[in-house]
Amino acid sequence: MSINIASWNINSIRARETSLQKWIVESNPDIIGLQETKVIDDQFPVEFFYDNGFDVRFFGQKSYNGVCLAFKRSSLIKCEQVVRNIPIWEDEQARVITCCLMINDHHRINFISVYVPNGSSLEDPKFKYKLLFLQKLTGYVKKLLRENDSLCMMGDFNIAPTDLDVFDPDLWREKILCSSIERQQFSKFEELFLTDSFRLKNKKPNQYSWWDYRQGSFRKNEGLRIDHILLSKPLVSVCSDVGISTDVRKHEKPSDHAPVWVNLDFNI
DNA sequence: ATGGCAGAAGCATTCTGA
Repeated sequence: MSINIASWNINSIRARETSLQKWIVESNPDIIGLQETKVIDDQFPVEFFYDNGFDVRFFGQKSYNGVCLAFKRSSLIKCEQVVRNIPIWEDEQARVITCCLMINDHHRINFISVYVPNGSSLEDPKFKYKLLFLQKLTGYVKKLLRENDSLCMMGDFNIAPTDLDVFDPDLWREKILCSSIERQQFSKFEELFLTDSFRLKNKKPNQYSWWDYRQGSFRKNEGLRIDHILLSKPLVSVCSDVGISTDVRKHEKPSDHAPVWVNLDFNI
């Protein structure tokens, strides 16, 4: 069986329902991680997901942040556990949700949807929070991997891993999203054998997942690749294809991010 | 030094994002 997994910073789920529906119909994902839902849990559009054939688990807050994981309502996918936030660490911001999904009664996989803080600039106090967040996240996934070596962490990491992921590396040199210190933190995931799935299959330049709303950035393809799907070893071995749904950025009233996706092909 | 989009909150304008 083949499953399609997609991650998208939607920049407000309530403002994006038309674009979300169009994308779901066109790309038919099985498992979806969204970030920046920007809605409190009481107002989360559960019915929208139900009407489109999905079950959903969410973790939001007022105005900012917010994440969710949606999965096709099917006998093939069962949600066994949900964890909101990074356990023990009392973060006030809603940026992480984990679902342990059992697929086809055979594959138990931890899925994480994460919205890493932007950090603003290297001098800003928010940058310290970004680094702390990344350290806590690393510790958390390390613990999860000890319990279950099947893990898929997807989301807006707000880090462009290499200069190949930046439209103008000199302009962005040691700037927020591209600094060495952030890239070092990103490599900590790779040390845990979590792989940037996109680069398994696509080594080309000019592959981006975010473009600024201003200055006609999308038209000029002046973007950054900051949204990622990280796969642990057992999932890397079944990853058959990857991509970025750039067309979604062309929608009317688009998010400034495009969805990123992977296909996993299991024998059973 | 830079904030020209866009969304939320809430009703004019500020905060935040990347």
